[in-house]
Amino acid sequence: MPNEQSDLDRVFHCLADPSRRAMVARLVDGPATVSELAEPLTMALPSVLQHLKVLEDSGLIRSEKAGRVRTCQLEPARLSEAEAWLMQQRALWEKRLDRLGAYLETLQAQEKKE
Amino acid sequence: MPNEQSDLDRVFHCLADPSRRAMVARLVDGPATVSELAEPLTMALPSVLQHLKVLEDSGLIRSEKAGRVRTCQLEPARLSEAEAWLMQQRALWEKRLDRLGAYLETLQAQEKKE
DNA sequence: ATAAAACTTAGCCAAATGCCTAAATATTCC
DNA sequence: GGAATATTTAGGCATTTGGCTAAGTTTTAT
Repeated sequence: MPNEQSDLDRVFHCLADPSRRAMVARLVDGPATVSELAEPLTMALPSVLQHLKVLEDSGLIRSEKAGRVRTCQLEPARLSEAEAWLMQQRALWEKRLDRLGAYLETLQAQEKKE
Repeated sequence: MPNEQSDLDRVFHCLADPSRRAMVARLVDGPATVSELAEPLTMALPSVLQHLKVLEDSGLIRSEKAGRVRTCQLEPARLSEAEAWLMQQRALWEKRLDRLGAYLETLQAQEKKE
């Protein structure tokens, strides 16, 4: 039983690191090379490569090498999956609040009758 | 220099674990005790407590003890922060695609002229 | 006054993370 | 061909994570 891990686990794990979030945010503006992604980060290149691997494994980004340059780009579908999970929780939460509100109103209405 | 970590880091870290996501999902339906949160999870209580601590530290949930029972509830604001980050990235991404689309149309228009 | 219930704390441990330096590798430029 | 560029691999290391068992503690029930 090898470390089973869902896509959602991996995506949220990616987003939990500020350097990786910065890389994602950079790629939202368009493709970038490894060096370009590394430039604003205060760490050695091999460390950036590790983050890159985590990001690729999660499916959040994809990259291709042309000559000696690797170019990375965002795979927005995975971002959407994470967003969808959050949206669903909020939707359910709001539904519950609505039910609760309706219930409280019923109580009030009954109070007046009595 | 103590492990500086942003709220967003902590929230996404919470969501990266399936047990913690399950706990959040459960609390979306309304408050629950520690045992209730633990019941569907296949792990010992102390492990659940650790997850609970991580969740509370992130601000995603809040809990209070009455007698011997601790009751937990969701703090939806933090969920929204995470959702907001994702929404913003998507908004920027779509903006970029629009710009790109407009640019490509311009190119096509010029081709016809020449 | 005991016992049961519902956490809590303490302490242990294996694996995963995140960062580094040094040494390759592969391309492109001169 | 030889140097510069752009990664990439290898290996090391401290910390964090996520799980466990065993032993408390605090309330509540009998």
